[in-house]
Amino acid sequence: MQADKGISSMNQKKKKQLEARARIIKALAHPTRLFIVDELSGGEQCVCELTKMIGDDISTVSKHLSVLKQAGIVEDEKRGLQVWYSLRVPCILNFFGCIESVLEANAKQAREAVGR
Amino acid sequence: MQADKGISSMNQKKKKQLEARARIIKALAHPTRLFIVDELSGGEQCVCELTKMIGDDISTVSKHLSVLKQAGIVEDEKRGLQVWYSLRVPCILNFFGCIESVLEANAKQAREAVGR
DNA sequence: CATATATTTGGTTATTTTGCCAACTATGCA
DNA sequence: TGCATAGTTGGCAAAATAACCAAATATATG
Repeated sequence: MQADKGISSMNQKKKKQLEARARIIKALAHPTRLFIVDELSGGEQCVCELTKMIGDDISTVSKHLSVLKQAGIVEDEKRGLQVWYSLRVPCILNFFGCIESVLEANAKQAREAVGR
Repeated sequence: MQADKGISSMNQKKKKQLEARARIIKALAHPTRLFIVDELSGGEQCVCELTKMIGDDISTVSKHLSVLKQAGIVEDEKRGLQVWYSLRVPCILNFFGCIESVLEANAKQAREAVGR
């Protein structure tokens, strides 16, 4: 028994829960995908438009969108030739407030480390 | 000009900001590290105790802690033989509320997809 | 039907991340 | 001083990611 690695003494349920959370957070953990989420906070966008803004190959953008969709962060709808993406769970945005305060704390500490 | 890849038309400042955010989110994007953050929300812990709970090699746990520290999410303090870690920016916890609602939305959709 | 546009998918290579072991550092204590 | 305990660091192999190109799909239109 206990062939698994990590967090091994924990009950299986809590372990699954942590893995599920990590999958979603991982989906957000890329600059391009953060850009997309930020952009979609202003309303839906089609892949072509996002691709123009991002500047990567469209296949790369499409794969980023697929990661976000897979995680349940965005949803898509095909209309004619285009596919439109939108945020599925907008609270994702609050999220950034805290990230920002980590960054501020880091910056503050960096200033203090230099002497001011 | 514009040798960079991705989000290429964006101004440099916004780009840096997205990268900084992604770095922090990436630090959270692992089940073990989520476990640690969750654990530290109840107060500081030493590496030895976290290691017992997690069940990985202590060097593995130490590296996870180092990732979190590097990102500015936790801080450490050596006391005698032990090193105690604590959350540096507790708002990180709010964070999880939204992750949870993504998971719930996913689960709901999965149920509906099955026909109920 | 043939063609053009929008997007996804498959395949490949390069890079990053994980996790373990071994070696090293730091601290406390006999 | 010598030994034990707690943690970090270096090194390595395996696994996961990322980005590009080419090929495949799907839809609209002449």
